[in-house]
Amino acid sequence: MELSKNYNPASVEDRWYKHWMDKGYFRSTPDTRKAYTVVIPPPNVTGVLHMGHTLNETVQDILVRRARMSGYNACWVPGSDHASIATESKVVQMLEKEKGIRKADLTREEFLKYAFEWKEKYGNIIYSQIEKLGCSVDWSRVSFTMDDHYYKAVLKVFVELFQRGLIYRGARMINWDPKARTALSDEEVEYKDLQGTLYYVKYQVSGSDEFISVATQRPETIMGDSALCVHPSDERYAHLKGKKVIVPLVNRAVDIIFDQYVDPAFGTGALKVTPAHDINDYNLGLKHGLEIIDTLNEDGTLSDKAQVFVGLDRFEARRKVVDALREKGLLLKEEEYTTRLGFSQRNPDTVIEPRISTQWFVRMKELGEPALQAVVGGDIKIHPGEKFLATYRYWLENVKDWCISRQLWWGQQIPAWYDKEGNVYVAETYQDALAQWSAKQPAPELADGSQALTQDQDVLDTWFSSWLWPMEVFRGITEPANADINYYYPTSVLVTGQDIIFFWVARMIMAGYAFRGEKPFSDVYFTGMVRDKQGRKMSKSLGNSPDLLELIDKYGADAVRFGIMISSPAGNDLLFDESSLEQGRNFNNKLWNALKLIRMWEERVQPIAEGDQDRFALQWFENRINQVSREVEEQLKNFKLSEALKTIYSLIWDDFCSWYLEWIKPGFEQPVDGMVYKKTLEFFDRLLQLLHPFMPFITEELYHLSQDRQDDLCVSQFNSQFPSPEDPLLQRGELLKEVITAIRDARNKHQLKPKETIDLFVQTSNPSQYREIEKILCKQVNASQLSYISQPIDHSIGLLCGNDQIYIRSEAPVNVESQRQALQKELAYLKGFLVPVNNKLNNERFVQNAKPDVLALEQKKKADAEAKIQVIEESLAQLS
RNA sequence: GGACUGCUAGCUCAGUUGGUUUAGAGCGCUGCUUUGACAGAGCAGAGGUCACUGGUUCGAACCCAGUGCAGUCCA
Repeated sequence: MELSKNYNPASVEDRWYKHWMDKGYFRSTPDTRKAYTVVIPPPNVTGVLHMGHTLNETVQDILVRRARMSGYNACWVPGSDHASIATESKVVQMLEKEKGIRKADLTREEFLKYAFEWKEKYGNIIYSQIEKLGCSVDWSRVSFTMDDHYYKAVLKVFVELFQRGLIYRGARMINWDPKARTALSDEEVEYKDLQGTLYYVKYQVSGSDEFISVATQRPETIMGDSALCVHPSDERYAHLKGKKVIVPLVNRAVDIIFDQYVDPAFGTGALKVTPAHDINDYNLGLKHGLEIIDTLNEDGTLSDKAQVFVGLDRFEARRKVVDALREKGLLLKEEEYTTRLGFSQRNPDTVIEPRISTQWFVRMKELGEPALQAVVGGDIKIHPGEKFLATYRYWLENVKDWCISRQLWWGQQIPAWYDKEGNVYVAETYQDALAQWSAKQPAPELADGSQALTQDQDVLDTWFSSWLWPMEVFRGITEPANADINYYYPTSVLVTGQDIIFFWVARMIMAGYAFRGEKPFSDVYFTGMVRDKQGRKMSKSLGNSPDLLELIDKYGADAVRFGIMISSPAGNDLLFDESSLEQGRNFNNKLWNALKLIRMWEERVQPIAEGDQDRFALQWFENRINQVSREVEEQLKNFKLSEALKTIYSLIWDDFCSWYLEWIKPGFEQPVDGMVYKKTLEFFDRLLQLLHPFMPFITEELYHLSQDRQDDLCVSQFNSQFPSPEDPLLQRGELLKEVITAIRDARNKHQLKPKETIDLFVQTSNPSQYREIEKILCKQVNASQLSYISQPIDHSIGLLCGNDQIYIRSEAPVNVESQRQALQKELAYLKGFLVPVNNKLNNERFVQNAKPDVLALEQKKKADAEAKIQVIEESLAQLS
């Protein structure tokens, strides 16, 4: 069998994914093994996988595959959420553009039918990408937050929280998205700094010629003013107690009130109070019993209450108001001003309008307590380290009530019904609500409820469904005693971006304790954000987000996984650069060619005579692979995935390919020791197994190309214990590498051609450690012989390696001057090195205070350096 | 405005409780190498006052304080 020159992933990846699926390796059902459970953070159905998802899913797949190969029953549940606002707006757009249908002309049922059709059409794009990436998810468990059982679970939880007094309905100042025409939670608002204008407007004091000037950013809200407020100790305004001012344009007289809230230094020290359109004014209004005049409609146009410019958009109205004020001479001046405005996360060009509105809220304080305890007390561990603990803690300690109603159709309709008097009945079904209503009637048996109740028109926030995810994907809410939930819950680890720590992670923890009395997962691993090479956040508008499928086409899924993981230190943002994918592709190729080399020896395997056998390379690599396997295990245990990959990469590329294979490589058309061949294939298997969770496709392919097999790497089990490595062997390996490099360097510097052979002379106090490695050493530096000496050798190139002196003799003439320079450089280094060492040893306080082993170490450093200096000085003397 | 995090080679980052050879890796860079696995490669090399200023200590990239810069979150 002949392997092609380079590795070609395209022909390999789909084939293996299909094979794994056919074998059902990713399918999990409860059994006697320990479960390792991961639920995917559901990407929303409208999307495609971006680089952030790619990082996320790769991390999860690494953990899950490693667990599957380590004796666990690994279960990774895929799915998506319905993304209420985003999806609804896409469906609305599609209906208008493609079918010319307006949402307003549809019934709720008709709209939902279109929405589900849309979801069927586009919702699977995400899944095919997850598959392309090689993710080992259990496809039989795909979940969606609008599945029937899931829908029921959300209603059940709503009713339960209502009964526990943790859900209430009330009028509050909320964040209003005038484009989507819905309320948003505090977390869905993103603030941006903007350049605005501060307008100074004159308000006339009622019944006098005096004017008070007021600074405002939002002149279009003037018509909603219900007071003017100044600081009680502000002397400029003290004489106005009990007076009124006239609101411009609408000529309404309102009170002047006094409150400490006003900052006398800002603007003019006088504040116009508009309780319907500013959260602080709203609170001020509550305190002083002010009228609430809502001058805006749902879509951001001015309402009848504004009296002027009715029907104009709020920004258009602002211009008109300013013009009108100017005309009337009420505009004193305009000032540039930096302000901060809220924007809708889902409609990023839409400025959020603070608005008084009746919405449903979840009381968070009580739910937050156990969630805070779980993380602070260490029951749930956050990785990396403490980096996000403070943020988590701060949010929970200052948590505000959660606005969960959305004025949309795509989502779980709120299970609350109203009778004609406006009484509310919260129940999982209409029948239950009706029963509640009937029970309240004076003559229940006579009451006809068929027309009595109408359901709340709003749906619930998407996060109000996704906070149940780790439970309800196993039907833990709807069938709380079923076998799956008992086996898989709590899940093992949650992998997600740090940006949804509040949206999702904190709320999932709350839900876990609230509805199952148990944490939803034991570990949370936060990945950083993926940015482009210049450090900019990846976004559609910048066009700096690459297409995942194109990247996979170009480099292969393994290379994409490698590239994104290798540049992804835990919790840090990563700067995505295609060159790291190239590195991944090159790594694939390296592995491919390593196997090609090994397989070429198959025909040449012969028994080797006892005396000619060389076992050092085998023993060394065996120990090395054990050592590194332990390191990797430790790194993975601490969620240091990027480091683990680097460690494996270096083991394969440097130790295996650059050193080990070169050491055992037979000469041209020379035979190969059967034992060496057999062990090398075994080593190769172990390397593939270590790497498999990171790069599943190529490793599976090579596993099958290296030998005929019935089993698959995907499910092969790690040895539970790696033998502890033997240090002396490893040290001799390091010595061998060092000597080879030093001699090659010397050859290079003295321009000895690779083909020119040399003779080696080693002056060492410990020849025995060289005996084991001398054969390989000679081969690697093209030396025809090696001998041990006790005196410097004339007409040779000398070099220092560790504490040993090595001389190279060749046919080529020796350049004495360059040798002298090299030696002098070395000498200068050593003398410099010795300075701080001597300083320490001459310092009495160091000698007294330092730990004995530290002291001994410094003494050894001194002795070694002095010995080297002596050797160099001898050599220098020899040269002259 | 409040809080948090970071600042180590050209770039991206490691660097475990302060002492392990006057700081490590990958990429990039420089020189040499082209029929025996791989140029998607090999061999070798150069490159750093650990942001700055003080302090603690026998000893600081690491601990403390301050300054500067960058980023994130919150109001």
